[in-house]
Amino acid sequence: MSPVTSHLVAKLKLFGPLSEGEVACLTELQSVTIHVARGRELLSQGEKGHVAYILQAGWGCSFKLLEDGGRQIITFPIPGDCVGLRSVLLRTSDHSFTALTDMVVSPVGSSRMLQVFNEFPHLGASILWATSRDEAITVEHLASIGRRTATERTAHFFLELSERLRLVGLANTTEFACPLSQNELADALGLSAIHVNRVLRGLRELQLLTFHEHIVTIHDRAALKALAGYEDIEGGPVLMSNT
Amino acid sequence: MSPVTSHLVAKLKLFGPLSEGEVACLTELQSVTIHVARGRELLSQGEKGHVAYILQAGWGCSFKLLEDGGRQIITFPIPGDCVGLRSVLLRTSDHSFTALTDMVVSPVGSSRMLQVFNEFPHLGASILWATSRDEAITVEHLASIGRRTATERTAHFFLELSERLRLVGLANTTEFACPLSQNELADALGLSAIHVNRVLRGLRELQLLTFHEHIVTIHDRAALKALAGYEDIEGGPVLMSNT
DNA sequence: CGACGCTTTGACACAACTCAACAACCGTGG
DNA sequence: CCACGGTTGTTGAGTTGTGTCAAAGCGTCG
Repeated sequence: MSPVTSHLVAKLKLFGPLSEGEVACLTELQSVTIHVARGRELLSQGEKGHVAYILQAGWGCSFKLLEDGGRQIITFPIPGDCVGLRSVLLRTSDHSFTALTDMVVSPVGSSRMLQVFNEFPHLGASILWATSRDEAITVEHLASIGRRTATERTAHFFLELSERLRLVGLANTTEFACPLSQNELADALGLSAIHVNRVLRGLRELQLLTFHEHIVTIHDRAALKALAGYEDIEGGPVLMSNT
Repeated sequence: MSPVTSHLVAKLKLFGPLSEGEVACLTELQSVTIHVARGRELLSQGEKGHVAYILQAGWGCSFKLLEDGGRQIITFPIPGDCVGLRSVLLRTSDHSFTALTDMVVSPVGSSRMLQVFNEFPHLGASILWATSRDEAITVEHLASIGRRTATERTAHFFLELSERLRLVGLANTTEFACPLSQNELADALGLSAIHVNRVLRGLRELQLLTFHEHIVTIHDRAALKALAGYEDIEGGPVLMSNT
């Protein structure tokens, strides 16, 4: 799947250098891959599943279903992300996870995970760091939905997505592929699909961003950041001073 | 501070039994306490702080500041909760944390934390479990703000708060003390303070819940749960089958 | 005492939702 | 082959939930 280094290895290296043994361990973890068809549900809210996944390729979404039938998408994991760590610890999963496109994932059982943490403590810290970054993204998302207007929120979302994809080499400065439907965007942004459409039109008319045929093009990044109130993610590509 | 067992010990016991050594370790961690005056800021967004805190007594809130001056409160930590674990891992804190009432906290340095994790691996797992629970609460909060109406959201918030407080013995089935202002509620719920006031009036007129003089009284829990679409927190007081 | 913060209420404005209709694009099956 | 239903995107018109502005009552505290 991944040519020389996997997305996960690339990401964890942002936290600090990895030893050969650690890289080998990560490679081994990802040696088993499962192909998942678009639409399949890997984690179901309320289920007692005990497997986490490393996403290798493709797009998915983790979300919560509400009683009234609505849903809130929490995040769109991208290649290199770990999914379901939380459902391993809590006995029943508090959220669902489905494939939005065909996906390739590597399952990691809970016992294997503990074993890795014991054998490579530094790797455990790296993964904990990655988890903290994900959590920070969720928190930012919360702030977005709670306190930003629909347009700001949407702009912010695409800027953040662009950054995340860039870290794993899936976006350049102006463009990236984004297989999401406006419906899915709506469930992520806490809006109606129709309003998402209007917001996208607005951003297009402002010559800031285009979302067309599942390609996102950022025409004026600086202006978009200003509109969204976007601040670069801290603790990201910051290099460790020692080690 | 805490008479026989601390709030933290009580909470972690929900995950699984603790050995005497583990309890002793937790007690020792909380042997140093700092008194914090209402209004003091312990963590500042953007700062490079490397200390986490165990909240012993009092109320605080962790929140994000937005560029336009608005703020979004992420959660109100209550006694027994750990705060700032994430800012220890990411090099700069992505959120702030201030005291809403006078507080008592125990600081835990990052090195001390790692040391504990090494010496008592099971304790590390317990704390990781508690962290996962907190994250699940944040995710639920996200779903609330994104997909529930102001009234549902408010009802849900108080139900959840009531559960959390009950776990550490700070609430009974019908009542609990809650020193939050309507302004703080608004920043947590993603509403304006004025609308919070209207929503509270509505809940009072429906004879479901009263928020008066910083005492929350739940008059009809079942009806309130139905209105909020509240589902009990999974993975909470569930007992481990083994060990 | 006055100043300030918190709560409460009313009138009004506006952002976002709903409903409805249509166009474009599938994959499917007659 | 074309007809067909289903999904996604697009747009308009009208509604509604929530925010904004303004003002007043009430504690508390200096």
